[in-house]
Amino acid sequence: MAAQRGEGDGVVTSPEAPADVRERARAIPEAAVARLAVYLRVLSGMVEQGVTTISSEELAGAAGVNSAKLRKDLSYIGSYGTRGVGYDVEVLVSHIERILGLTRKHSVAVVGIGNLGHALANYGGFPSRGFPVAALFDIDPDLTGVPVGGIPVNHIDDITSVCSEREVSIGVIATPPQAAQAVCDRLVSAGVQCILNFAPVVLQVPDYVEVRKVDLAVEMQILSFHVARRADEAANDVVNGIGVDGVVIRP
Amino acid sequence: MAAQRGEGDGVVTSPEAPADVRERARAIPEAAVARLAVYLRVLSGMVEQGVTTISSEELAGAAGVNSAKLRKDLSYIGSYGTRGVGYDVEVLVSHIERILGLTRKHSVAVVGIGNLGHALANYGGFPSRGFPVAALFDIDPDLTGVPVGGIPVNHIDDITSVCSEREVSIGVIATPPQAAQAVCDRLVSAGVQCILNFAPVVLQVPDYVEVRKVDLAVEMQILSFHVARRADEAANDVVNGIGVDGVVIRP
DNA sequence: TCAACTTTGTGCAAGCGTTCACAAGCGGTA
DNA sequence: TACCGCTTGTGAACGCTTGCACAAAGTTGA
Repeated sequence: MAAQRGEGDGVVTSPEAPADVRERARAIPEAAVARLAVYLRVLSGMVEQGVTTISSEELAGAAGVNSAKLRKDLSYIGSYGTRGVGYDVEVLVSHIERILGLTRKHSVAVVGIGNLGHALANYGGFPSRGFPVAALFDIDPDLTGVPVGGIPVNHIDDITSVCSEREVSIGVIATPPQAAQAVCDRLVSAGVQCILNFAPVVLQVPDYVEVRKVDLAVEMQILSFHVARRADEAANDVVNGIGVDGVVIRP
Repeated sequence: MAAQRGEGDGVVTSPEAPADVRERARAIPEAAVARLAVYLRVLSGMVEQGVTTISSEELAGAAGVNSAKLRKDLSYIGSYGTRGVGYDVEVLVSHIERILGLTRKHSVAVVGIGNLGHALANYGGFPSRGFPVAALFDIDPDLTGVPVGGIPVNHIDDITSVCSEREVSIGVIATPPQAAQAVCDRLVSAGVQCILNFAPVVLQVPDYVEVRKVDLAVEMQILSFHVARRADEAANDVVNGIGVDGVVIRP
């Protein structure tokens, strides 16, 4: 059992690899993958605006990163830029989409149709980006059959059959924390290997399952930490003779 | 203007620091802060179960991390364990809460009362953890005055006055992407220094503002990448004579 | 055709974060 | 009190990311 992200990602260099996309994909750092997704969004916006070519400097600015990092990230997926000119926006889009596996559709199942589940089921960003919501589940029998966002809710007991039948590749857990581990286990036994977890619980899963978590409480507490740090710094600075605005009050 | 997380976090060692919490807080790595929040939740669960003492090994297991990392994380906030015994759960809880700044309340404003905004406004996890939702905003005049989750919605034009009046320290952006930057600017001018952004946009903010983003599309695409990588590996392994289950089919 | 200019792609070094491994310290026991 | 076993706290090594700086490569203009 591996728990969430972390160890176990040891990149194993396989013997005599056909130097192509396969090997490339293994070597891309997780952090770079996350940024590639951001670049992709920015680039999609560019396409709509009719921009055909973009420099690393411009793209980096729009994506909020440093241009050297951007170029390194793009170099992981190959060299598709033109020196002295920049990158062809459409070419870049299609290469990033290929690397991120967005050329095929990934069916999504949402489990737990509460406030968040409703929001997710109705969220337009999923289907439009190649992530059709293929199934909804809840434990409440009253919800069974009721359509949410155009899809009827199934009972949670049918997870295994429905998920394998509809070839769900990504499971989204939006249940209360108590139910999350059980739901996760069922998803895994239904063959789902990627899970996005909104429940504030550390899920235990087999090594081959990829879990990403979105934890609002943790995000809020990180922000809280920064508020506190800032307040402390201010207090500290005042003690050291520097005013709250950074103005030195006792030179 | 700094964009989101990244550089600019250069830890400046201030002169003759009173070796206490203030200096400690600066030195804690961001990643460790995120984990501390997780430990805190696990520990809270322990308290409810009546557990009084816990070893690093146990806590690490429950939090899904390696025990050495856990001990190092805890060492950032001080030495509150007893060698040969472990940590006193309640002591640890109160120290983590102090470091994360959870001893004071942090008022939250949610902007954009769509599906997600509703879910956030009704989310019980916020108030119970010291993050009272103090204000809601939307651009739709029909929503103004309508209570959601017990709090009446204000019009977006009143952000500045309402936020400073109610001492909002954290702003949550749950608007469509087009509106996000404008809303962000208003929050910043209202004095909000911490922002949690759900809109799929890279926000541009002044250096002193802390932005965290929750980006569903990016999360999905990271999972998609792993699905694709896995499929490629499987294909690759079959080529190399290893079956899908890891069974060598051509020895 | 050639020179000047622009922008990519990448080797290298510095900085962080993670992991290892073990000394230091504490409670229990004789 | 002295010893033993267990667990913390942390110095040091390792490895991954980031950022710098520059050669390579392409375009433009004369």
